[in-house]
Amino acid sequence: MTPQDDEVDRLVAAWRIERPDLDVEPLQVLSRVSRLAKHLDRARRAAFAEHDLEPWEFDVLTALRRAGKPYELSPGALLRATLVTSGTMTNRIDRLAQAGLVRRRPDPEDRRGVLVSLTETGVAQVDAAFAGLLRRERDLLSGLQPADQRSLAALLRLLLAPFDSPQ
Amino acid sequence: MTPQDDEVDRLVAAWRIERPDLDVEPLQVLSRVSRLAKHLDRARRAAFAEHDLEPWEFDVLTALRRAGKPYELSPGALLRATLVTSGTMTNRIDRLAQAGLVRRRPDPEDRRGVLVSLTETGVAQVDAAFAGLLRRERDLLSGLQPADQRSLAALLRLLLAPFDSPQ
DNA sequence: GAGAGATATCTCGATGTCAAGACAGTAGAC
DNA sequence: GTCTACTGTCTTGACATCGAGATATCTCTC
Repeated sequence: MTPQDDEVDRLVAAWRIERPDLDVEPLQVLSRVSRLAKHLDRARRAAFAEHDLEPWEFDVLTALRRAGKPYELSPGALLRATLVTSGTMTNRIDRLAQAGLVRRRPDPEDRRGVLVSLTETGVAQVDAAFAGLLRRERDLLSGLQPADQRSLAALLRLLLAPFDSPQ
Repeated sequence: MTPQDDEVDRLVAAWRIERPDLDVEPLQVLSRVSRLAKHLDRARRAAFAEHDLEPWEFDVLTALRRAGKPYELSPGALLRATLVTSGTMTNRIDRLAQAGLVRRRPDPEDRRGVLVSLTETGVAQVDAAFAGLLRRERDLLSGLQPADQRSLAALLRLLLAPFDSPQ
């Protein structure tokens, strides 16, 4: 163990001086999550730039790709998968359709509904970008032993579960 | 151990079917970090609403608060602490100053520079909001034993270190 | 089969962020 | 001392997101 200090260690140390009356332990975990996510966003943006994709485009395309053939989901399913609002999703689909990566058609079973599907170009684009992303993510994780990665994943799952399974 | 499945487990399972040729293990960690950060943002927004603060306001105010008396930093220091661009920081300081939470004055040592400091109202506001945030964060972490929290923090530190200490 | 409430999608206006560049001032090399 | 490169802050325009509300359709109950 060589516990190299990070920005959060400095932040926690500063709080301990300024507010010795408070228990700031929660920051050790949650501030790291937030900061890491921010750095991650930037790394992802760089990875996708090689494939002419924005992170938000990738998020939608992968949700469709994961659904399997015929790579088709409703906007509602997409917004639940991506944690954005409905207005945002409408806008995203508009732009992806304009870029020729997805297609919209009315849902034959529900006349309120719409179905969004990947075009061939969309499939190709997302597959290329996903492989590139995994390469880069493996890189970011290279400082951790496989066993550490697994325990980290398990601990994060515990934190995440209450959000993902309401009740 | 009752490993309740979360959204990322489902996501990884879907990829294993769609792209059995790829090793998607990195997602177990990094997708959880991203999703957790998103949920965290919402929880923080709710916590700050009780104190009439936006998350972006809180970020700036805490950076100043942590600096200790006289709670004063340059815009440059603030943007490094908050991971935003300079244009964003100028805008944030403008609005915080207008709200009476911070004050701007020219840096006497460097005529390009500016120094931003908390007003009394700013200190009171950020102290109240910070206590509230810690309460809520403790709540979010209540599913983890203290020992687990520490190992989680340690593992996250390893991931974060390369970003925070360039070279 | 009519009505009430729920659901799916879209529209619109406000807002916070970013990227690029402008500008003033500083600092190091010669 | 002067020039050049760098630094610190601010300006601007484009853009993605959100929240609230509008509209159309479905579903459940009676």
